Amino acid sequence: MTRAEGVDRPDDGTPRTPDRLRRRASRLLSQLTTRSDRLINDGLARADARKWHYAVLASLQECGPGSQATLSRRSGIYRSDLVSVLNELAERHLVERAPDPDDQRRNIITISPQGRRHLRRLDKVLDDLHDELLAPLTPAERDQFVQLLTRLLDHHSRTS
Amino acid sequence: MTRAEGVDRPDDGTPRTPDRLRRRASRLLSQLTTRSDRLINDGLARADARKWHYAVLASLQECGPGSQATLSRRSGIYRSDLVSVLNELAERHLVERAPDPDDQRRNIITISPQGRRHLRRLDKVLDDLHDELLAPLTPAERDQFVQLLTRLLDHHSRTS
DNA sequence: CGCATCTCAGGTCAACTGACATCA
DNA sequence: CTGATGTCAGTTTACCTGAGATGC
Repeated sequence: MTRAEGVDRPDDGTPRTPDRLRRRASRLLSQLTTRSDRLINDGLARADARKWHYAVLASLQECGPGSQATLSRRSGIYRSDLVSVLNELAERHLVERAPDPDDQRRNIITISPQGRRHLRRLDKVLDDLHDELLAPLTPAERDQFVQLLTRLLDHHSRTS
Repeated sequence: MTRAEGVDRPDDGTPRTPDRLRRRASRLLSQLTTRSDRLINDGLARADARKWHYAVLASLQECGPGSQATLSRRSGIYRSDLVSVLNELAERHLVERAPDPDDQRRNIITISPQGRRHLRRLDKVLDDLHDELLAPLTPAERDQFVQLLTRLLDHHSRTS
């Protein structure tokens, strides 16, 4: 559907560089992200998970337990959306949600041993999926790609 | 209009940044694309346009007139969504929609002189927006970034 | 009081699907 | 008949807002 195929006729003498549609970074980004998201979502679905599950579990594993508001800040998920994600995770006993004794408003979310095991599985799944996503790039190019993305994202995170 | 911040800022005692989470290319891609889309959409809105407008006009200019189905293939827009985009463009007299005498099912879409003028304006707008999007990168890095994206997208376009 | 937290009930938008009438 | 085309209606999913209830 994104194929540029069956070009009916060449352009009729316009001075602009052809292919501008295909070369716009914003367009490449959004098209690639569409494919990437689909790849990742499908892959995680096969492992009975969603990307938010991974984000929450990884954040818990790396930064330790926290309130839902803290988790929201760390993972970038809206507080309102986080509720249902945590419901799903708690249902599967991957996290535990306990009231904070020091602040009755908060819940403290903790990753469970099963959660850690599940996270390890998801990490493996994601490694494979990223291998597929970045297949045409050499290891060095993958690093550079990640580095370029990081710099761009950092820049636009600070200036917003 | 784009400042949302429903997600709270990280300045309470949160430990250091999680690496797994931040380094995943898929995650970087989707986060950067969110910002990029917002930048582009807001910028185009200020010029009374949407990105589909640009895609259609640019495709018409570069590949010549075509039926809606052809346009859909060239621009990646679903043919069902194309209808309303063309309605908007025709309303503003940027394109003309005429029945194809050789095939009564089809419409032939042609870009108008006003459309060409509008496209030239949009191209300028997009140049500026991309300058903002890619601001932290040197010209050489921008080229490489576009090249990496293109290779990845090509790979995943062919294998799907 | 103002402010944070959790929750729910939405609202918008883009991507996507299905169906239908028309015609090649 | 099969199959392409233009159109419309509808689903799904992220992302985002707002407000209410509780507690600091």
